Amino acid sequence: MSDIRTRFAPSPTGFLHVGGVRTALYAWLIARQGNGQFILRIEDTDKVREVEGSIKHIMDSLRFVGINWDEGPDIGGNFEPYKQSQRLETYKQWAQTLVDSGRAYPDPYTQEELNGLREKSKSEKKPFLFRDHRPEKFDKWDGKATLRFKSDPKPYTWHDEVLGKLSTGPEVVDDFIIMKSDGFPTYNFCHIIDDHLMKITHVVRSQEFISSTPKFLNLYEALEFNHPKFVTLPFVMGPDGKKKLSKRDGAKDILDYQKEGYDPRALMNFLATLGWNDGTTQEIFSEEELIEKFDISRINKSGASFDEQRLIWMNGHYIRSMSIEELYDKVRDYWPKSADNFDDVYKMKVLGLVQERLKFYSEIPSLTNFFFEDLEINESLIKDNKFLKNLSDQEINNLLQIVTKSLSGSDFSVEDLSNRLNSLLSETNKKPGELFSLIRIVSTWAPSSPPLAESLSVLGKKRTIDRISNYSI
RNA sequence: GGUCCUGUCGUCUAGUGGUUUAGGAUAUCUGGUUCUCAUCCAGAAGAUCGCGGGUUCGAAUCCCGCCAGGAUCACCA
Repeated sequence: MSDIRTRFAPSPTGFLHVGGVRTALYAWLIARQGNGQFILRIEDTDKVREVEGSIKHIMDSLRFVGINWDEGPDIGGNFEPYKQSQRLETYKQWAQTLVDSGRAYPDPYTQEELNGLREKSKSEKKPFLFRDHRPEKFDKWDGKATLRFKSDPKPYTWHDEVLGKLSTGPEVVDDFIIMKSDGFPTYNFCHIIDDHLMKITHVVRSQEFISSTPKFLNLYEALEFNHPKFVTLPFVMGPDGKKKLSKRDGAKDILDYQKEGYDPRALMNFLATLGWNDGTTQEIFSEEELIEKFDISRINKSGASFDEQRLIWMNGHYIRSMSIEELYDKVRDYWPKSADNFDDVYKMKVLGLVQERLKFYSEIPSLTNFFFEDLEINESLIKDNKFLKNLSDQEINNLLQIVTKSLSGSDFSVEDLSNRLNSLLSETNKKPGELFSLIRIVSTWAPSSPPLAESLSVLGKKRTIDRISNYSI
């Protein structure tokens, strides 16, 4: 075991979308690669925004993608508790040490006064800095009042593992709230305490925190903590490619992908390569390969937009590479209702026929329903077919009679059906486009289906003949 | 507005001064695989490397300026 420790620290304010999961994945990969520890910590310090049930939802999401944690609120660990709402005493103590060392003070202003000061700066077109209004003398902290960090403004230059050298001037370092009036700490304060106490070595988070890093640096100094390494991830952008992906703009819950029947390996592979690659042309990576090959220094600096098409392709790839037994096991919950009356052997045959055209499991009903139920007759499939639209009703009836007669003598093995279908071509003097289209349509009434002989073989003699004879004009 | 980050085919990306007429993948289109859909195979189209200067024999790659997009400036994380 190495001393590498990373964490994913979501706030329980709802579901996780691909952006959040990607952040968790990268932190997880860094820990797993270094044979270190991955920690799940819940940052529930905002009681107003908290959403009931989201902690479980978040954990389910991570588990689905295959991200497991070594320490967390559900399993404990050497640095528990892992829910910030249960660590209030710790934050209060550290706040007190800042007060004692003169680096924190009770905020003397009311919300209204503060707003007034901000307005004033705005109308004067000057940037607002709280420290310009810092009281000369501080009151004693009663342990309850809003507490502010007393900053020590200075320019900073620091190293980011992804972005490289970053620097800012003193103007971005200001006094900020560390303890709220409700007794809870702010993120800006408590994440630093926790990362330190939990011995986090790499802080993996997305770019929106880049501009507050100097404030954090100032706080680390006041606390006399060494800061961890910063691994700042580029944004996952929305489909428009401009703004970062957000729930507001319709980003999907990662568990929706589970519901739609995506393979977690595809999701992990897709997410890992959204902003990282190994420098070769390899696109498909197993979990083991990702852990082995992931490299912080090869994480991209620029944002990548989330293209669901690419995920769909990748998922199809994983589906196609599975054995039929494995796939059958995974799609158990996705069959149409009408499949309930059929046994495993039959369903597995059906699955074998649609495997290569399946992109995600929830497509199964629309791809396979005609194997389990008689679909409604849809004349337009014939009338709009380029081969069949010119055939008269009489001709169609004649053809179907000949077909029925031939198939009646078949054992419905794929081989025998293929032979008979071929003979029928010469017997009727029709092109495959005409004859096969007609048979395919009247025996399935589906807009598309797997190859004819295979489909009919699975469908079986009775259903096939019944359906053909059921169609008479 | 201040500060900071980013900028290669529609999209994900390779590329760190010279086998680059910018490579791969995906998406799109075409052809083939006796019907459809898909897979697979073959092929096409698609990027004035954000723009302008400079350094250099040579720049997507180095330097300067500009532009565009984004993030952030909360008792949210």
